[in-house]
Amino acid sequence: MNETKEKLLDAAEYLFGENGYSATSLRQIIALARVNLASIHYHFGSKEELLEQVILRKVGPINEQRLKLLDRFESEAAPNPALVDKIVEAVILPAMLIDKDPQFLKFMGRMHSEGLMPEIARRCFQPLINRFLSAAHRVRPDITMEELVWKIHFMVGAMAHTLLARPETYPGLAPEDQSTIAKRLIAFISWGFRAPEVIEKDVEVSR
Amino acid sequence: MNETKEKLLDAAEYLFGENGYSATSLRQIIALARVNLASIHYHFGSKEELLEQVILRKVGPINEQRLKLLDRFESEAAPNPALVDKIVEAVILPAMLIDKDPQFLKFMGRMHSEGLMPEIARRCFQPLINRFLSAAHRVRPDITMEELVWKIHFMVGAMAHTLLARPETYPGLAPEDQSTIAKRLIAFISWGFRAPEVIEKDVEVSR
DNA sequence: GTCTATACCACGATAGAC
DNA sequence: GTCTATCGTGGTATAGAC
Repeated sequence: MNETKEKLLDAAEYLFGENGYSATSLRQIIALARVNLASIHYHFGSKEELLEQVILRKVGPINEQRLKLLDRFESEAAPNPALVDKIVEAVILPAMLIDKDPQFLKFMGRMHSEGLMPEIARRCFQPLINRFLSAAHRVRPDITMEELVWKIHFMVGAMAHTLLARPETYPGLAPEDQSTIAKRLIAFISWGFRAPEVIEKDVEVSR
Repeated sequence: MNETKEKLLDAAEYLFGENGYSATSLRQIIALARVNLASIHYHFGSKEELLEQVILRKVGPINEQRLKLLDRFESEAAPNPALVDKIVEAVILPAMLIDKDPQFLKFMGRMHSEGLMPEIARRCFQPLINRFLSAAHRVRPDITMEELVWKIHFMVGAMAHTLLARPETYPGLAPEDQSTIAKRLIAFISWGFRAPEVIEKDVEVSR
């Protein structure tokens, strides 16, 4: 690939992760990448398309790995609640362990939590979510689809917030490596999936 | 309070919630509030201090209600794992039900998830987190503080992501009211707190 | 005390020279 | 493919009207 283009992607990934998309200026990016301002618009067309390229470059491989891990459960015939841990793991571990660079984790976290990507997020994550949903439905057919979708939503929120967390976030705590944190997160979410469905919904008050 | 000041707070809260802090311009705010640009710097001094005032105005009362609900568990002497649901509820319900305006919920969600407020977040939420931590430790003394802090971290992430979610987020799903979603979230998190601690930590590989 | 008018430099974006 | 110049808009600051 073009060297300038790659330097821009690296610099943008770092700064987007550190400060967020909106708070990062193109001039910060070109200063870090040591290229000309106009080269961004030559190679990418706009700041938003640069963001999209940054996302696709790293999230693509991560999602491939997630899907590969989820493949194991496509052939599962019988319900098996114990497998929930494994399908949660398939989504969490690739995101938290694929890249040793903690800066990239922050970027991933921001991508999930910042309200950007109204469209690009769907293109990038919807297939994964659908596969996860069908896998979850297979091992836990007793849970309604509505509840499963919300559980996935809660999972994404917890994961995004954790990806954004850096060791220095909790000064009082002993710093832990990513895999230990990942284990804590996977356990928390797996047990969340064991929660029974909220049956009683609010009804219109008639009097 | 001053009318101009209040109009600015309202407009800023709306736009920060809709587009995020960095993506919102002061000129958007003064256009919506129909006031002069310089009035922001007269009343608040800067965009960042405006954000702080917006946060304090609404989050203050919410946190007061949360603390009041947590007060019930200050006198708890004996461990009681079943009470976890109640202390989780004390944090979730005030945030999700105090204001019927869905726009404010988005703002609250962004406040938790956007990486802003390096200092203001601590001032605003640390006391609450400490109280929650001590309440959680009281009903679940079998869990280490490290694990409890991380569980709280996961809880905040799931809650923030849920506050940001709007009914239209999942087009395939039947729209649900906030209290139903809150119940699902509380159940998910409460069960997450029941997850046993991850004992085995990664150790240095010696060879 | 409260607000208006205006100026400042950095921002994203674009056109055109090389 | 790369760079310079430039445009409209962003946050910020201040002088002065009321």
